Amino acid sequence: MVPKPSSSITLDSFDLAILNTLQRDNTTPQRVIGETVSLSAPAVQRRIRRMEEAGVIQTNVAIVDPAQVGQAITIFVEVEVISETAELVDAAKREFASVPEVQQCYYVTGEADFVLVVIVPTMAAYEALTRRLFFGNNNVKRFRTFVAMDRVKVGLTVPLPE
Amino acid sequence: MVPKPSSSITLDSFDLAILNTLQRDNTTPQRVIGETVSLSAPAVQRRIRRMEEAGVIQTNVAIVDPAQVGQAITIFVEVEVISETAELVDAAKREFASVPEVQQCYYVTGEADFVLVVIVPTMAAYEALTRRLFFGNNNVKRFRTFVAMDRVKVGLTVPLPE
DNA sequence: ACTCATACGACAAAATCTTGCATTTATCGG
DNA sequence: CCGATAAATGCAAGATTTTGTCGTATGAGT
Repeated sequence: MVPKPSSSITLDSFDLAILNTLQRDNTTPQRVIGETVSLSAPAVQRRIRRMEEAGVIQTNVAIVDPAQVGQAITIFVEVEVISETAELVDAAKREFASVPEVQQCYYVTGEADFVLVVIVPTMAAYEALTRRLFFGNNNVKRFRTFVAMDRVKVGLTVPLPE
Repeated sequence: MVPKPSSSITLDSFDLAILNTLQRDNTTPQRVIGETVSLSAPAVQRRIRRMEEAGVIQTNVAIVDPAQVGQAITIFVEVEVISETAELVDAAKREFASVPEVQQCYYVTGEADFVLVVIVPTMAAYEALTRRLFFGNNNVKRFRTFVAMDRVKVGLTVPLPE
């Protein structure tokens, strides 16, 4: 599965139906998908490959329960930076993205500049991370922490038209 | 793939290595995984199934690029509620979780009570969603919006020990 | 009307996944 | 220290899925 550069393709309702299935369970046999969307299995397979090559399907992954691997704490962090020059912002992006504990990182507008989703085993680990990532960064003006008590809904499912 | 109720199992370094592979690409053949962790393919397969039954592996999904399916805008929302009684909080959880545009929902401590990750095709759609979800809810005191300009890092990969 | 491009289904081949079974390894009580 | 039981492994056969090839149908453009 080589993540080729995407070149934007058009999707019909067959593709969307296939995506909707794969978004929920990508172990579904192509034969079964074919039955539900009224196509042959090879046709389904061709469409899947096309969407993978175009980058519509970015990756196929197993989703792991953090709690069961000792990474029980999910934390949101809003980060505000001092200077928003392109270089400094890019540097921050690269630094945040390179940290394994940072599960997600978004560059946003509004009262904050970055929003991070962090996964750590203990609050002590989080504290150590803040020292390294925020207090150790001259360009971080302020950050706000939100500890998750309940992961009500977690996923990367995209609402699809149709 | 039946998502059975989990009953917490112990994981050894073999399991963690397998998880680390599947987290990144669950289409990796078990034979290949076996080679990298020094186990036979059936042994790998049995471990995977055990972890699926125990809920360590929650699901297997394809990750779709929102931009390529016309859902280009990612938005963070911090929601603050008026009353935090158990019933009202549960009601809010259920309502947020039921909305397809709400990709993720966390109940958090701190200056906000909920954090949402929302995916919409247009700002108009977001505005309509806020009317329905926040202005139409008596228990919502205030919400703050952060529009994502760059999805720097997106995923549900859990940092694994070892 | 013709041609080319695209997508389809059917079939066959290759690869992968699954299962049964004998053996090895680990644990625990004697 | 030794033997019995339980758990996990590897190997090999069988079932399933995925992949590739071929011929055909549908549409767009000439």
